Amino acid sequence: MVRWRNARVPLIKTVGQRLFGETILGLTQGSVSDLLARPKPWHKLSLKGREPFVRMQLWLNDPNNVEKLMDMKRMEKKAYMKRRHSSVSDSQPSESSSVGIDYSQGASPQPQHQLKKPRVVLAPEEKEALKRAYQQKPYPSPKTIEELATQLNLKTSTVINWFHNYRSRIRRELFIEEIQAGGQSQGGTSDSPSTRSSRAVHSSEGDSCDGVDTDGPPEAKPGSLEADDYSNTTTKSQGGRAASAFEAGEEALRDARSSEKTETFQLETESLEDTDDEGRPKAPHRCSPAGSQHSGETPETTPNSAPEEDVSTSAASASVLTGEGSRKPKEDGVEKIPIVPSTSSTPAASTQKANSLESLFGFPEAACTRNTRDNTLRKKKAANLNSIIHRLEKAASREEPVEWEF
DNA sequence: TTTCAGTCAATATA
DNA sequence: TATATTGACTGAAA
Repeated sequence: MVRWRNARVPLIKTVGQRLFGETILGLTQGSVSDLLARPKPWHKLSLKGREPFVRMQLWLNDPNNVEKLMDMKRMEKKAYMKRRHSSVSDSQPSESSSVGIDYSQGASPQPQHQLKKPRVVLAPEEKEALKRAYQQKPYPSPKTIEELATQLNLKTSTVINWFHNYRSRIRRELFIEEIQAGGQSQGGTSDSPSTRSSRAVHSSEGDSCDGVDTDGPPEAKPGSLEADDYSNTTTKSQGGRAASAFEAGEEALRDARSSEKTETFQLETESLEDTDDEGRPKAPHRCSPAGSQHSGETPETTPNSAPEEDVSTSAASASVLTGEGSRKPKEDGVEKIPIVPSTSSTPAASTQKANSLESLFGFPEAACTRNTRDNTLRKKKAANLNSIIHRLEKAASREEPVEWEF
């Protein structure tokens, strides 16, 4: 694992992803972890993606906050110790043996919402099969999906989700790889970005996505637009290391602290239309949809172009299964081996946390007059955010261009 | 309608 | 326990 992890972010490391995420960023631990492990260049982040960083910056603007958070951490720890102690000491020998959970003092009734369905866990064989299918067809047609689902005994929605997730995760992995490689080797293989991308996506993903970390697979080519793009718009890090917005945030903190209190990021609705500073593409960069992914940007680009209706469709799904040695039973095409540990589940409606911008920026609740005002409001918000971001970048780049890699 | 980015939250792993 | 992984979901854009 070569990626930089929160080890690079001392503050988070000390405080912990959970606490930091929940209290400062409004994100869950998993999200923070993900963010840390797979940083994206600033200019590639959508407005929403930038939000956590902006929050962090705002939060960091008050030096006391760090202290407060540390205190919070300490208190949490204390509380935890206390709980442990008490549960250990007065635990009635008998049933208290149910160690795992501290019901002990959790007076909270724990509503036991057993409505939740178990999470689907795909078996390795299933993943393998899906990967094979992906390699043949990153954008399978509904029919293919259907077939895959049937063959693997999964819900089609599971298959669809898997493809979505896989695509986007692969994309991120590759992006990181490219950055890393980009920084290292200028020369390099003659692989053209585009070529590579298609290949990479197909071959490397196996490793990259499932936790099998590829350690910077060599492949990434500097020439790729991605990389280019990256180095251009971001302050190039000489090492080619992929720094994260988090890191930048911390830099910014230092910066903010030392250099100016003045650079407060208050939100005025100053328009900043859609241009970032130096003409950076500020609008959320979206990878163009399937066919049009410009710029060898994301690797899977290539596959995209694959004609949806491809003939191989069934062939694809069929062959997918062939590779697996372990899974015998399905042979007949009828037999669906229930090995599938997966259990479909309906999503427990995830409580979408109230959106930050609102709370963060405290927009006039009047905004309620939705519809008509919605757009303007949204624009305002965007403008505000942009403005903040803009300043953030400025402030940050001022002193440590090298580190500031948004 | 489909894809994507971003996220949640359950679960796995260190 | 803290962190990493990953299936599922939401909302926006095309």
